[in-house]
Amino acid sequence: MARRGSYAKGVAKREEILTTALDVIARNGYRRTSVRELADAVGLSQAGLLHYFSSKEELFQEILRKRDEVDTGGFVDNDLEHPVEGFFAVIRHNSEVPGLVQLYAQVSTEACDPDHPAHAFFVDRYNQFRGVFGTLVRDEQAAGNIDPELDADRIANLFLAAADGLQTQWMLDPSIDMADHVAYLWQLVTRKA
Amino acid sequence: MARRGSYAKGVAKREEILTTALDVIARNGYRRTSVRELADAVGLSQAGLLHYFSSKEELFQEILRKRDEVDTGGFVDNDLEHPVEGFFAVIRHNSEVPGLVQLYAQVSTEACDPDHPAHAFFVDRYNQFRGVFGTLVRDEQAAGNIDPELDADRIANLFLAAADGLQTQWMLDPSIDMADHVAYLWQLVTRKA
DNA sequence: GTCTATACTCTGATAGAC
DNA sequence: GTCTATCAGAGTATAGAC
Repeated sequence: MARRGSYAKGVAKREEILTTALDVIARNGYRRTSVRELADAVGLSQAGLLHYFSSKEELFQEILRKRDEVDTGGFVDNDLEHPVEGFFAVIRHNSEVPGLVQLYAQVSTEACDPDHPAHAFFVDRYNQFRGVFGTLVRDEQAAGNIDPELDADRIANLFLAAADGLQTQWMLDPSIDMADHVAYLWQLVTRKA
Repeated sequence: MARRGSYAKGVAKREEILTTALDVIARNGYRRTSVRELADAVGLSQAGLLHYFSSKEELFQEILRKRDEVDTGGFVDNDLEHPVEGFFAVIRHNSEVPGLVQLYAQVSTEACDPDHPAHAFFVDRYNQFRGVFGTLVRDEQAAGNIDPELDADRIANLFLAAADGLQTQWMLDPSIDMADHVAYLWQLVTRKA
């Protein structure tokens, strides 16, 4: 797909920037990470880094896209007996990387503003997750594990909401066990009525 | 409690600043609101406004404290047959003031950083809400409306998390009905096992 | 006690040289 | 593709008028 060596190098450099950024932010948190620092970490000037991205906001959007890529590759694709376990695994993993949780929370919140450059990205991301989780619930209903009377879409939205909200609570008080709470919600949903 | 007239004036001015700020932010959203603009809105210079607060962060913390004050006074204190209705009422009201939802989401997320000046404020706020909601659940258990086998504390945390997470989803897609979803979660919890 | 004016630092953005 | 230089805007700090 690469048309020239220079193009391929550009792509490789972009990847390097994103991977390094995930690393730096995982260590330092989002709040203390400016574009200049990320530039230093890959040996570029601030302007040099922004050559690859149109703005700070697009840069961070791409960092999060890369993170999703890593997470889905590592935790969700496995052949699991219960697909919801992949969801729990991501959440369990999140408590190992507080800086990235902070990054996600911060950027997704900023992107709620319709004028934010990453707004469409997050709208789309949530729609995808709603679809995937809705299907997951319907499958469990078909398998007889969840009451078929329950509303799969509302349950899917509630799970995503709970996962997001628990991140806030966990960041404020790390003794809150995110995965435990989400699993408890799953238990509430799967119990026989 | 005021020791002198001037002191009372200072308190009144602080109140005016907070009330006006809530107004401006409700209209313009958080992202577009700088300290300078809030200062203009009350006829002060930026430094003049920050005379009343030690920093931008403390200012916004106090704005949110004021908002909690207004909300609990207006929606929760009423003598309700089902106390959870007060909770629903606040959520329903929130969808009338998107700018304030944005403000809350943004500042509470920033305050997740342990170094943020408002960190302790939010830790405390969440602990209070967890306590109140936990009691609410236990009361319903005692009244026979919720299965006494369920874990009241985890349910309380899940409700707060869902409410927070639904704000994100609603901001990204206003067709999501926050109050409807929280009421559905309540329905899940109150159904007989 | 209240407030203005000013200056300082840091951020992200951008133009233009190489 | 990358740097240097520079910019505008943000928040912060302080000296001093009233």
